[in-house]
Amino acid sequence: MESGRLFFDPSACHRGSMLFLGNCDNIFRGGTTMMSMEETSKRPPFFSSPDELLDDDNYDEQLPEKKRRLTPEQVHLLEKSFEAENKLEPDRKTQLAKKLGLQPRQVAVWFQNRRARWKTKQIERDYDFLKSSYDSLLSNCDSLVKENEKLKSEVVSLTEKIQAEDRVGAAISAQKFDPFPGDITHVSALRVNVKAEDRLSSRSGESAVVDEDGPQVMDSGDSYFPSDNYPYCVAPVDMVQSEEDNKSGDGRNYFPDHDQHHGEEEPFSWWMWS
DNA sequence: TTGTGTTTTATTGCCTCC
DNA sequence: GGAGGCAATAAAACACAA
Repeated sequence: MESGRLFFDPSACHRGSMLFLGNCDNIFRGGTTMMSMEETSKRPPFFSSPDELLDDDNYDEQLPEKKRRLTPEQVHLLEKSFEAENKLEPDRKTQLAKKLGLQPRQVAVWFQNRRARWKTKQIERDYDFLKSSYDSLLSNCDSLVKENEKLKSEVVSLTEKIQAEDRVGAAISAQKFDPFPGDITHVSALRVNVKAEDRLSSRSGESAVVDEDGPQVMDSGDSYFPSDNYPYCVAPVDMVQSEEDNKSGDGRNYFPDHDQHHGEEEPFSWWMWS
């Protein structure tokens, strides 16, 4: 069976030339007898050396019919070599092949497959790393969103408190202020003031009885509204009431000049309501 | 024992580099 | 154009549950 010997010549085990195991197997099958699986299982996993392979005594019994797994020792050495360097220079390939009793082509194929396995594992590792990073970021984001919601609702409740205090302050100021001393319209203005005070008094549990000296007290001059600029300043008191009725107000002060008067900016920003 | 899924070994075709 | 690498794939070997 000379063809078998030629087949295992390393120079013939070249890419593009006769393929040394798969096609070799076919050659052997076609040229000689087909071996049974039982016979195959009796054989060692692979030749331990090229010399052994070409040994006439072993030849008939060790025809490489099918794929053989490498021995644990061979795999161990290949793994060690791969750890040192995952690429295979021609010299190293030849040396390894000699040492392991394999064809250089087998060593090359093993390294190629090993690189493919390493790449697959690397992709898995990268995926795991990215996934854990993503999960961590996601949980951080969730807690930040909750924190943001909490702070927003805090801002809303504090803003409402401030508005309520502003309204009370404005109502008290309006009650103390009499823009029409001696005027005929003073009567109606006074009636509105009575309404406002009545409401405030009933809130605080005080007496709702109107002091007829009220207007005189308001003349003390402790007012936000100089009478020259606000000759008919009865509206704010009514607006206080409408503001209370209208819970959907925009939260702004009804006395635009009031804020300007104190040189303050708007107490809260538009973004709070967006 | 057998069916099935996984791993390992090997091939093929294409691509790049020198 | 040859050598070598890689992706895709085939097929044998192996592991394991039913």
